[in-house]
Amino acid sequence: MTVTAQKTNEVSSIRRELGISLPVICREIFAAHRAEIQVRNERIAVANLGKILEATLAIANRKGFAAMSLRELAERAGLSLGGLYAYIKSKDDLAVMIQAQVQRVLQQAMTNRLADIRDPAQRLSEAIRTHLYLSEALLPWFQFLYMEARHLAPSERRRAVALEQESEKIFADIIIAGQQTRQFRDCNPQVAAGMLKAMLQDWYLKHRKHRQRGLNVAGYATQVEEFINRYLAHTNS
Amino acid sequence: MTVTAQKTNEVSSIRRELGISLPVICREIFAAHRAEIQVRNERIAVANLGKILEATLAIANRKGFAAMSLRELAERAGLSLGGLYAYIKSKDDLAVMIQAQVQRVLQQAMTNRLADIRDPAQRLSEAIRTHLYLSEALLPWFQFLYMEARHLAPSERRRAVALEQESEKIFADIIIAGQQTRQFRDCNPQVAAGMLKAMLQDWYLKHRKHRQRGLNVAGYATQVEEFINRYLAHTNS
DNA sequence: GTCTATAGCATGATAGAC
DNA sequence: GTCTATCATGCTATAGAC
Repeated sequence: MTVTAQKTNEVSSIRRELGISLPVICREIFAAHRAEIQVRNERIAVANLGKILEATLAIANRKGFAAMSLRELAERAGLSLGGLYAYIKSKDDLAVMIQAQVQRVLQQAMTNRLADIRDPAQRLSEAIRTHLYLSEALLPWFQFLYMEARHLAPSERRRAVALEQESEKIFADIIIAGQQTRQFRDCNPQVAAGMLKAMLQDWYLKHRKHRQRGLNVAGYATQVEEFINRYLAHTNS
Repeated sequence: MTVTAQKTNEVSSIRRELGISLPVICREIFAAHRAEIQVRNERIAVANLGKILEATLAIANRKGFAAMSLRELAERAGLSLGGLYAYIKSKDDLAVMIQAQVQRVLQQAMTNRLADIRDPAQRLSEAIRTHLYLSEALLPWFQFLYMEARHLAPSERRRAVALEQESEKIFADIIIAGQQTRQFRDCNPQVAAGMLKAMLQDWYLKHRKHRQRGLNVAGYATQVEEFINRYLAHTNS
């Protein structure tokens, strides 16, 4: 009970702090894509964008973006097929919208929340928790980004790969800093960061499995931290 | 040089020992699907199945199975569209063929290679290496299984989920056995097995990344083992 | 055993009424 | 701002010649 409450609080604290709610996200998307979106009234546009994006994520995460027809999408979003095209330039454009937005949010959150922390061990903990809570708060968005990235146009895919590398580099740099202060033992920081990312991504890729086992984000975060801390700890033998 | 040679040898040793080569796999698939395949001549059928499956994996792993057209597949496999249908009942049937085969091979390999090993630490090492070398030897097959499993029909997807759980249970059981002999410290074996699987799957899901860093299967196996061994080792403080 | 030709249909996208 | 109606295209799957 306490754990659940704490978890909910931590996630919703991230939500509040970073402005992660469907209306806010849609307002940003509306601002970023004003040129292509034909609807001028912001209230209406944001409301419909919300329905469209929610429906896209739900359908695409179940059967895949390629297998989702725009008719099915329009129906679920409560619009006609023609009406849908007032909000998107093309089907591919829709995928790019989502991808760009979740990338932007992730990058900004990591930067903001690590800004004031100096100690490597604390930075590592904060980076792990930010990544996990963010993926929990934006679960379908993260799942979409991971599963559909390879089906994007080459230029967009390169951006996705670059962000992925950048995000891994954040972890590697923290580990290197901790090795320089001798808080962490000597080992390959890239490998450690790679393993860490694999565990972080497992949270949202196998979300159902973890929840069925009664594990919540806070509990998983603790486990990941214990894993990486034991790996980075000095051997006393 | 030595490492590369060793890696190649271990993978090709797995290949030989388990009969993992395209002709052998296609012969098994031919036997399992004789009812649906209209071509009676085994030599011809196996040869063409090989081209079809190779092309399917190549195209589907690049752009997704749903986005692959059977025209493109037939062309790449060197058959006409009509000719292709002598080998498959439908497009979905093709995905099931691949899925069932890689599941069968994985399950059999794990069972065989762990049969004669008693010591939990050795069993864990062997299970890790078998999984990794198998995914290396059958790289596009594993990638296909992971990425396309959710797009299968409900009944087939349940089978995929069940096998995934079963494979994780193998690791969890080994860890439990090691805890009973006091070789491993006390901790949640399910969580440990889950983290382990996340690292194992990362090898084939991010294969390009790892290879670009100059890491090969043998090296990655060593890293994974070090990770899990440090996690399972008794704390001496 | 493999081909060409085609049926039958669903899709992404657009035009124009309201 | 949203709709209905429609175009053009590409798809899976099959029929029948060779």
